Amino acid sequence: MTTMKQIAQRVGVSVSTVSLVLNDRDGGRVKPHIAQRVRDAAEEMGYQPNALARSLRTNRTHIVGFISVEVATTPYAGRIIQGAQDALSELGYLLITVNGDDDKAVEGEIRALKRYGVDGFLYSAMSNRVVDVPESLCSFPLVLVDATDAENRFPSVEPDEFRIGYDATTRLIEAGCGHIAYIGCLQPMIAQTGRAEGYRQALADHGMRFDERLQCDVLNNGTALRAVEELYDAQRPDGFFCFNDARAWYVYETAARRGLTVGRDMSVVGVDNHRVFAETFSPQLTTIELPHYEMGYWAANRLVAAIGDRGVDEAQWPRMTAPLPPLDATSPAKVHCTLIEKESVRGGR
Amino acid sequence: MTTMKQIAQRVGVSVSTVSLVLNDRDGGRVKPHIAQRVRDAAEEMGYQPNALARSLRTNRTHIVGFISVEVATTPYAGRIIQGAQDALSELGYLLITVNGDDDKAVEGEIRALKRYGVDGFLYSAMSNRVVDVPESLCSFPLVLVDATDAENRFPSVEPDEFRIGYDATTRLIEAGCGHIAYIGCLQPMIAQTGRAEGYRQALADHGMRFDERLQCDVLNNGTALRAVEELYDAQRPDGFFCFNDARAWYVYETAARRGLTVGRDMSVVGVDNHRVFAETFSPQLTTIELPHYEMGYWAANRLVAAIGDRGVDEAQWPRMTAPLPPLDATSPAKVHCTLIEKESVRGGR
DNA sequence: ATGAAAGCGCTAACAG
DNA sequence: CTGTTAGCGCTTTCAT
Repeated sequence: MTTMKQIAQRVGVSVSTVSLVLNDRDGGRVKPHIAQRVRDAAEEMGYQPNALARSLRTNRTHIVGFISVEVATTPYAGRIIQGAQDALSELGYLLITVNGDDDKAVEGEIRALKRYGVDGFLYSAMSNRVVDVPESLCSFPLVLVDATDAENRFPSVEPDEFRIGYDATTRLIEAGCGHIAYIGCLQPMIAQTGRAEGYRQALADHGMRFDERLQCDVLNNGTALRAVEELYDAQRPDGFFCFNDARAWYVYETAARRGLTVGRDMSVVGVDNHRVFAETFSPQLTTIELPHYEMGYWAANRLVAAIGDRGVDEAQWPRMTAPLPPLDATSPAKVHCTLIEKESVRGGR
Repeated sequence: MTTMKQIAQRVGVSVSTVSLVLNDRDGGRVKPHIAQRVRDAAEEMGYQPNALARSLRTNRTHIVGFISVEVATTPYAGRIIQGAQDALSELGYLLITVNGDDDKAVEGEIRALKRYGVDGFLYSAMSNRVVDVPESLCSFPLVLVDATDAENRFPSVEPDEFRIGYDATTRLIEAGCGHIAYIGCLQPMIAQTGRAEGYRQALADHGMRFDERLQCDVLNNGTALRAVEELYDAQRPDGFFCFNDARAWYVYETAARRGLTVGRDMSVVGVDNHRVFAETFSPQLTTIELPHYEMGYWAANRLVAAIGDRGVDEAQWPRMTAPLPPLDATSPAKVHCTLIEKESVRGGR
């Protein structure tokens, strides 16, 4: 590893000059031609700054920690992480990911991250819900991903849940469905309440009455299928908006058991959460994809802004499907979700 | 952040003494009672060592880099990473994961990791095959995971592919299958050749003739289903060993189209690679699970051993399904795979 | 415009 | 047994 000292000796200047030049802080301070010689030497000698030494001095590591709950149970964690990684990489940061599934272990990991002087943290929950942020993180720059702080102290990046419900329901209405059910989640998560509200609002906006018998909130367990079957037999809905793909599967199964086909005898729009079902039955399921990558990307940008290094550049975010929220590092951001058309909606496209 | 200096001042000793004590290098070198006072003070003041400063001095960061190819396309990357993470956490190391899908980008990431002085690298490919290790890694301690170095210069941790083929085929034979097909992979990966060999050897050991018409290597694309259907119609095998769950799906579909049921009319053992199918049809599919977590765990241990910090403690590896390979940091290791019984094998269990 | 010097927090060689 | 000293590679005043 070449050091600044070696460059300084080679060029015949002092380390300070080298430092100045190599950090682009020579502005009329170092004679251009000598600056050039420094740069050339650095290039030639393959100089790589020693990040450790720099960090020790500057109290800034350009490393951020990512604490991800349920990373083991969902295949989407990787996408969020990838989004964050890409953003951070562009901004000259490094990401250290730790699994937050084990409350005990995570405290240890957080301490380790702090020993290495991370500049801030990303905290994600994999499905939008209210979380208790570990106390040990509170004094650091922190951005939540797909989660909301119980006490609303931290910025977060989440899917626009209301809009998911609204768009999905509207899509069904536009396809001609007149009797639309919502198969929801019994746990009171933000994702559930937001989507349910969007569902109702869409009904209202299209002059359709909300009938609570058409809303069926279930846990993802044995009784769910029966509940969906009962709903179907009693109400005969022609359209289903499903909280996630696990719920969509119940509809699919209900249909199959009655000799019916999704996409012909009924329409389904589901949010793709667990991937399993979505991939297997994707041709038959109109899906709303959660923008995991984008959430990670956006959250990382937020975090870096909060760390105070650089702002967020809207132009550099080609993947956003909707305009960015205002560049305010403190207010929560909603991320728009895309509806992916498949063949499951009657009269689709 | 409390520093050693502060502790030293409080206790009234020098920094060196504090350093000695806090690193447990006081052995008859520091008077016990004063050592105790140092420890107490450290505890009281919530001392956390500054890893950066230490690393700058010792030239050892206790950080390792994980380069994972195809992290985006498989849900199992997370498990390998988790295994590595857990092992490293036990050993006092931190893991920085980067995506190796983009050859260009990965070089940049590697440089970044080097700037931060990582002690070594893990390199994984997600499906056992021969890889070209980036030149930039070669001068560092390196362990491959689920991959083999083309030039065999580096230790690797891989599934025991031969044994997968052997065990799967044996299981089918024991279930009474007399006409066993192998649906393999057309790409010449280690996983493919090893499993095919295991398949043939198992046949031979049970006095069954290998018939090449029963081996059908396909790509995972449109023509594969037809090939499997043709194989079935021509050969009428009663057992299938499938390279992965994508291949198993072709058998499942072939059966379904003929009104047949896996587990009754034929037996299937498949290796679970992509998860999608395996989760959806798990009741009908006897599965061989690749020990992703274990590979990560074991590889990380290897790497740390190679870095020269600590050896590997066999007793601390409860998850191994087979005896550990000898504790030699240079020779490749094979990891045993477990066959998970489901209902798909006729006469099973 | 450039260099000397101090210091980030820690470790390690060497005195005493 | 304990303290002094030097220095890891870099940034940052402060002189010159």
